[in-house]
Amino acid sequence: MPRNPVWKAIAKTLETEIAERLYPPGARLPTEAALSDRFGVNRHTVRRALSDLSERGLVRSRRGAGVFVDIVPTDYALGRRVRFHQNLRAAGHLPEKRVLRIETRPARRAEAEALDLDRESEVVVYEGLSLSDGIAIAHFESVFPAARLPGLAAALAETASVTEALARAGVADYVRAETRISAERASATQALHLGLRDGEPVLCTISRNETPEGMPVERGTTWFAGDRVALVHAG
Amino acid sequence: MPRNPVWKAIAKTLETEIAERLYPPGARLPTEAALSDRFGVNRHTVRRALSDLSERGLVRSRRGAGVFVDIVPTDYALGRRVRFHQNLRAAGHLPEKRVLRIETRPARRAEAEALDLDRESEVVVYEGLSLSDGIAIAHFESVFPAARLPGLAAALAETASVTEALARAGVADYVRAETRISAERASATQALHLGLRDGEPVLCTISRNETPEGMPVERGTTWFAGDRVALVHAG
DNA sequence: GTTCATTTGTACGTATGTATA
DNA sequence: CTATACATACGTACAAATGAA
Repeated sequence: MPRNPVWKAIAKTLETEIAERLYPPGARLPTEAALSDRFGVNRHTVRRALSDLSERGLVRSRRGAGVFVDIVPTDYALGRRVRFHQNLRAAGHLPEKRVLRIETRPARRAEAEALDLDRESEVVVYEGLSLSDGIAIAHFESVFPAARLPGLAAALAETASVTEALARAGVADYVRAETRISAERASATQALHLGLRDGEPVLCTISRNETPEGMPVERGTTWFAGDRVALVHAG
Repeated sequence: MPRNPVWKAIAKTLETEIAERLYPPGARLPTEAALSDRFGVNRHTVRRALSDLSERGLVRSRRGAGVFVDIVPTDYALGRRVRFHQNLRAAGHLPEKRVLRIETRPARRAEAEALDLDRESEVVVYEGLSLSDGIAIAHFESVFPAARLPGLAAALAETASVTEALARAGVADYVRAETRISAERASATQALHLGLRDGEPVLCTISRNETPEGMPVERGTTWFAGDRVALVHAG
């Protein structure tokens, strides 16, 4: 068996086709038998892929009727394809990034776990501020698996764009695998960076980004100024 | 085949045993082979049950090692089909609701807009607390379009369950259309209800629920105790 | 460090039940 | 009523990760 399960590749293909409106919302997918033929696999392998899409809310199956597209994965604040600057630009604001720190150090426990690394492995750390119209609205720290992404640190220093830097390190595309959201009090450092009073609430999100094939490429923590940002989740 | 799938019965049995701490958090479940023997079914039927538990976050499997009861804090899955109590129960906690207020009054501006109502229309207001293992973790206020849901107020008073009350008012199914998430400081009232110190951070979510046909049926605002809950978004 | 039994993951195959159109 | 399509359940085989000998 391949390292990357066949069912995952099928799920990814179908997801793309749904996103591209080949199967628009409400449409019926080809039958399991037809999909088995198309991908040259057993029906149960297709079912595994459909089950994955169903779990994630993309499709819904009705016994005897078929499998139907439930929602469409689009770009929104909290979604599978989050690109921070794109969102702000879409909202008519001027996005900007300020780099605070780029360094390489051993992975911490939670980071190693999220990135599927050994404890000894090194990570590239990228800390900075996101501004909108000149006002700081978020403070972020991203860690990347250094070994898997040669030249990333240099690329980050040059471009400041995560997407662009990852592209230069060989990662053409990535998607958000999970996001955790909680509320915290701003630490003294954050309060300083975000121009908040001490103890004001911040939105803390911890997210994991992966390649379409499932290799973790980033674990990002972002602290949003609670009163300047609202995350929106469609669906 | 029976109307009630075997795998569901097995999942239910295991869920109960986990909730009763026969398998405490962190413990390893019997192997798939052992469970097959115990329930007298094929290994794949056991796997279907375990997959269900895994989906709901009760267990996590490690290839080569076994299936382990997940040590979950109260993670709240943020998805298209959110049912608050189901989530807590899935995490092995005892969910409970306390009704603070049920009343009917004219819609406010934001409510009317979200529910697609005239300003003069009336809404049913349902305010209460959600508890987990006896500890308040959220304070909520839901408003419903009164005219569209005859008998809802009475049903809410009886069952306290939104899903059940909506079912009695003729809404068999509903999905979350949108969620807005922000961080705030707890008001004095919320601090009291949630047992927080004044000014502690709370996660505020505003969501709109619709029927599958797109008719708005609920606008809910929930304030979570920031340190007791983390919202999780898969995908 | 290597080997090896154990355990979960993937994939295919077959049969039958049940809801839908 | 019938054909179609998804759901359940059994089975076999091998891959891949784990952990202990």
